[in-house]
Amino acid sequence: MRAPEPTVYLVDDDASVCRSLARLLKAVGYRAQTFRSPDEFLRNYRDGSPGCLVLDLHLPGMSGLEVQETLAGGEQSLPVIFITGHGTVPASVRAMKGGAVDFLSKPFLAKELLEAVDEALERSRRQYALRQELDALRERLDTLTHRECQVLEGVVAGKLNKQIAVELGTSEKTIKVHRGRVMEKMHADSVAELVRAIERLRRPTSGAKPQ
Amino acid sequence: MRAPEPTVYLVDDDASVCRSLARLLKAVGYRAQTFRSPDEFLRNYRDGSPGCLVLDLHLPGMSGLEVQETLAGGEQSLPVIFITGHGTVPASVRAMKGGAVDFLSKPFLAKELLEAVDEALERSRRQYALRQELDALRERLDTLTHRECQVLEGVVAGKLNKQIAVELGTSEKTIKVHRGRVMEKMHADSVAELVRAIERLRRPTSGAKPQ
DNA sequence: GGTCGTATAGGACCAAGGTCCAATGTTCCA
DNA sequence: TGGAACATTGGACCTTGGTCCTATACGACC
Repeated sequence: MRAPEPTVYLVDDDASVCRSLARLLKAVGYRAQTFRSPDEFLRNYRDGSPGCLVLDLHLPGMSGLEVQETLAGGEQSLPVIFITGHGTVPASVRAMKGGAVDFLSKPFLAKELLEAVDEALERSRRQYALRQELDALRERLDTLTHRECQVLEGVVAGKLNKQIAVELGTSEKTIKVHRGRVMEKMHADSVAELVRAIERLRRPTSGAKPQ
Repeated sequence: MRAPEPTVYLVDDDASVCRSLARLLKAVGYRAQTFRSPDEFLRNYRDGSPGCLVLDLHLPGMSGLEVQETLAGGEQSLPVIFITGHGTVPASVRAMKGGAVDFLSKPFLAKELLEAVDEALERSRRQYALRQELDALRERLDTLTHRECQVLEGVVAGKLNKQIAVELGTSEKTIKVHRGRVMEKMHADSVAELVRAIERLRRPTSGAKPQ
């Protein structure tokens, strides 16, 4: 259940930039991996493990903004930091609207990049933790039978067993049995816990985000 | 309980810009109000009613970014749209990091501004609705006595009356009485509802945000 | 001194939740 | 075709939750 070591993925077509940034990141203890093109990165990046992406805006084949959109469309949204030589205001605004952590113009200070990477990895950690939690909940939900799901609905809606029974056209007795199994399968010790778990699934908050 | 009419607040030291933008906004049906300086705006803007702020980045006395920070520090966070003649990448990034809806460089198309205003007012509406809801909940919470609060804690933690009684060093009987009053004062018909209400207060989500 | 709000609690009583044991019928898969 | 998983139900029994009425005690406020 340990969270995997986060990785900083660097994508820049300039080999010397890749090298020097990788050296910088490794020097302060991050795990870094470099790619020369978006394709190369997208082919190699699969899992939703925590990390972040440092992306040059101008790339061969696919612009950095397109890479960002591609990632956002998928399951796992890796936080992105843009770096660019000739950034424009519209490009930076689009990047930030798309959820980028930062948008740095070259040359930038090492400190600026490192702070952005810190922030990005922090976001990634939160996302990862949240996803782990929701996955666990969903896994439990998946073990419920159709009937049990219906009963769960009623319980978290605050209905009485009797009411649920009428709605499902069965007896209160039966509801009790299903209800007991729901509590067991969902690992809930009380209705309060059950409600909280389901609420969590329905309105996923971004975790305990400061502010 | 009707939400007040949202207002677009325009702050620009150029009178002709104020006039023309106000005309544009009013032409499509928005309520607009213009200010020539941040001070003038801040002196006149009080309540947390829905609306948004269209702000020139370069302003007499106080930069647009400072106005944004001032607003963010207060209770009500009015969504901000920046407009500027000579925007820089760092300024736009800072603005967007600060939660700005958009950052437009003059000259911009009317359509761009109107789309940004739409988005900003939508955010404002959500914020407003959320705040109304939370205020109502907090108002109810405030009517609870200290003891009732303690019992509420126990109930939403999923504890049995008996357990709560032991923890508070009193009898189950008494807990039942307090519990009944808590449900009544909080306007909750079931434990599920009560838990949801308290969860809402503890982890305020940004409402039913699409995506 | 009286009243109000608050906290406490007993008795009676009913409704609701939960558990144990046992049993039946259906569907679907190997 | 036999069994596994699922949905259903009954009976018995106990625990919890919730309500009604009643009552005491303490501090604050008029």
